[in-house]
This record gives sequence, C-alpha cells and structure tokens, in this order.
Amino acid sequence: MNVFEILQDRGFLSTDSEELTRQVTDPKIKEILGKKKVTCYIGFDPTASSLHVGNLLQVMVLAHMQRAGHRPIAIVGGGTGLVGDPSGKSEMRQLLNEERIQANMDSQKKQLAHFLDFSEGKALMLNNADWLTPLNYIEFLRDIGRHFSINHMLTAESVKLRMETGLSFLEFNYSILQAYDFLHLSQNYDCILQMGGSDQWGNICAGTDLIRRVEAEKGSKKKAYGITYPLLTTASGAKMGKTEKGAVWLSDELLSSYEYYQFWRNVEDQDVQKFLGLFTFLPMEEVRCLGKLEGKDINQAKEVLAFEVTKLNHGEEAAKKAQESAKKLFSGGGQAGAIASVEINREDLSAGIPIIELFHRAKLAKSKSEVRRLIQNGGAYLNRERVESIDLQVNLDSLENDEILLQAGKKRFARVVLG
RNA sequence: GGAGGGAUACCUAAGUGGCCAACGGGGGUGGACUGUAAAUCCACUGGCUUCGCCUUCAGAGGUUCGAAUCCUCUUCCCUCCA
Repeated sequence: MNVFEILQDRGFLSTDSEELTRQVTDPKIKEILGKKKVTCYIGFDPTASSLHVGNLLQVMVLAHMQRAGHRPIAIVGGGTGLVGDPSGKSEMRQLLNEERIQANMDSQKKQLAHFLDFSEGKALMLNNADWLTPLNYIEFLRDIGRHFSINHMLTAESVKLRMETGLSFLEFNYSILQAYDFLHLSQNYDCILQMGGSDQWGNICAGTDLIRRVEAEKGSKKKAYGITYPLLTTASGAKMGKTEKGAVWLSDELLSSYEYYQFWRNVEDQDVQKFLGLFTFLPMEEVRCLGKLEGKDINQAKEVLAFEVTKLNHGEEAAKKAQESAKKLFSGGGQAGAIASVEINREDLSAGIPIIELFHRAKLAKSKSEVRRLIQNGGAYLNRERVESIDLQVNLDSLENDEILLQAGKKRFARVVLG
C-alpha cells in the first residue's frame, strides 16, 4: 500500500472517486507517491503559541508521509501570519507582531518533534517569512502578480463570503502569497505536493496553477499537486478541538496530559472508530475491530483511543499515568497522582477554611459565586461526599491520607494537600 | 471630505426614562437518566462579607427624584455618496 492508499484506508481521503476529485487536484499524485520519494508540505498558523487538536490532523498527515519515506515540510506562516488568511473568517483577523510569531513558532516546533523526525533533514520546518519579507513589491507584481486573474480570484468562495462585510486588499493577497510559498518550495526544495484542510482548496489550487504557469514559461512541464481533507467535526457537528475552556492544546503547559487524555476518553461513540484511524497509528484491522464494539463495551475502545493519542503527544509514561488516574477516579478508588493539587498551610486549615474558599482556591470555580451555585446545585463533593451546606467549614478533620479530595461535578477533580 | 447606521454580558441578539443584573437563542456549568457517550428533561449562568450590598449596557461629561434608554463631546466599526 502506498501512502495515498493508507490515507484512504485511515479516513483522511475518501475512497469514493467522485468525492476524491474534490480532495485531490490531480489523481496522478497517487501513482507518483507510490513510485518515488516526494517532498510535501503543510502550512501552520503561527497565531497561537501551541498547536491544538484542530492542527493534529495535519500533523498526522505529515507523520504518515514521513513513515512512508517521503519528506515532509512544515511551513510556519511567519510571513503570511503577518497578513492573515481570510478563508472561512467572516471578520478580519488580528495581525500579529513579529516577535510574537517567532516565539510561537519555536514552541510549535517542539511539539511537532513528537510526531516528526527532524534529524538529518528527514523533515523540515521553515518560516515563510524568510522568503516573503525580502520580496520587492514591483518585482513581485511583475513576476508573480501577472499570473493571477482578478476575475478568477473574485469567484473564490472565501472572497465571496467577504463581499458583504468587506475584504481588505491585504487579506485579498493572502492566497497569492501562499501560492508563492508553494512556488518557492517547488523551486528550492523540489516540493511537489501541498496538503491542507478543505478550506485551503482555493489557496492550494492557486499554488499549483502558479507553478504550472511559471514552469510553462520556462518550457518546463513540472507540475505540482494538492491534497485536501475534510475539516473535522464531531458527530454532533461541533468543531473539533474546541471545548468550553477553549482549544484542546497539545502543550502540557496549557493543558495537562490528564485533561488531554480525558478529552479523548470522552469523545462521542460515533467518533471513536474515525478518530482511531485518524489520530493513532494502530493497524486498521485493530481499529475496525474496536469500532465494532457497542453499548458499554465501546468504552474499551475509548480507552485505547485516549491512551494511544496521549502517548503520541505526551509520551507513554504520561499516558499511563493519565489512564491510571482516570481509572482510579472514575472507579471510585483511591487518590490519583495526575490531578491538579493546591497547597494549603496547616495553620490555615486547622483554623478552618470555608468550603467556598477552598473550592475557589483549588481553581474548580472562577468565582466564589460560582462555588455557591455549584453547591446549591448539588455538584460539589468533599472526599466523595456531596457538600450540603455553603457554610461548611473545612478543617484538619477532613484530611484523609493527608489530603482532601475536592470534586466539581462528575469529571473535575482537585486535591488539597498541606503545604 | 459629505450623508446615514451602529457599539449591550462568552457569542448572538432584545430592550429606547423607573417593573433591568438586563427577554430569547447558542455555548457553558451543575442535577436527573446513563456507559466518564449521545439524546432528553430540570436548574444555574456579573461580583461580594448573598434574605442585602457593589460594579456593569464603547469612553467622558450632562439633564433627571431616577438612564442601557434623553442631550453633548470622544473613540471605534459599517453602509452609501465623493
């Protein structure tokens, strides 16, 4: 099986030839991927300091490419980030300054390294600011700009969407810059394939078109290809990777490995098999087998999913820890190591601390009013027993094994230890 | 530069002098039912020293017993004309 087929098998690409034409600019790419080693790239957005689950699909695609012996390039849009992709956005995005982008890039690379092997040039990470910022406007217009037709660009879905609210010239240029990226990579790194989410279709096509035109002018037949995959939504239609707290970050500084594990443990039933295919490297026979589980049994598949995905991002040890913690907590057993803890000093505790304050300090609620409501709704637990009164004072008597287990609802825990 | 429209809580969007901490929807949080799922139903969703008090309706002033609502100025956004 070549990578293309693997991607089809795992659910990145459709097996339906009709649908596939909307995912692939030219079906020949399938053959090419089987025949020779190619260089391919995906662009990443430098607006956040960490990648999140929404980016994970892209990362997995690159990882599959590398495993198949191809060379993936991750482009961080240091240059295009200064412009802002209007695709799918109804409003103009906030522009970032350069220092910020640089810092974000650095931390994103660390995260990518969990999935890709950057040694010996087996994978590359490049910043498009390196070739975009030195561009000379007049030269650029003459060499690149003349290949673009405004008439054509105006028909782009992303542009139409903005006809009502307005689209700045800056943003209008975004796809040209992205096309130029592709051209640059094609010429300097022999990159022939760009991949991305389906919202990138227009931008990717702009790139393949540009390369074709520029090459044709030189009398060359060199071609470039594009592959897109659907934007991921959960079975209930929500965007992947967003939770009440915001994005599901890959960085353990922004989201603990325990919470990351929990995110995957709690996916909807219908998504389990799909996610196993997309976000793990488990053999598909096993994936299909797990996907067949029904009713309560599907929880086993969810555990596998959560474990495998956490392992990829945070390492095996963290995954094990998260799994154990979760099992202990939810099976009602002892204490867990991976849940957040707060320190309270002994004097404070022996004097007695109002329960409201304790929950607030443990960060289980943003305000004391929130704690009040939580208790009134019967969702607050102290050492597994429901807190009945908002006036409860907690003192040394509540210690069990030198700690106090607080719980908000069924899934949020914190422990209090003496500090 | 001219004319007009707008800015309300996480998002969306009502409210145009007191009944407004502000309708509704979304989202979120809790509860019930469950399988740490989905669907459904119920409650909650500014803060606090919580039967009361305090700070909110872009910002600053003003009118009034009383303003998110009226007036003035400022900032920002949008539409149309140039």
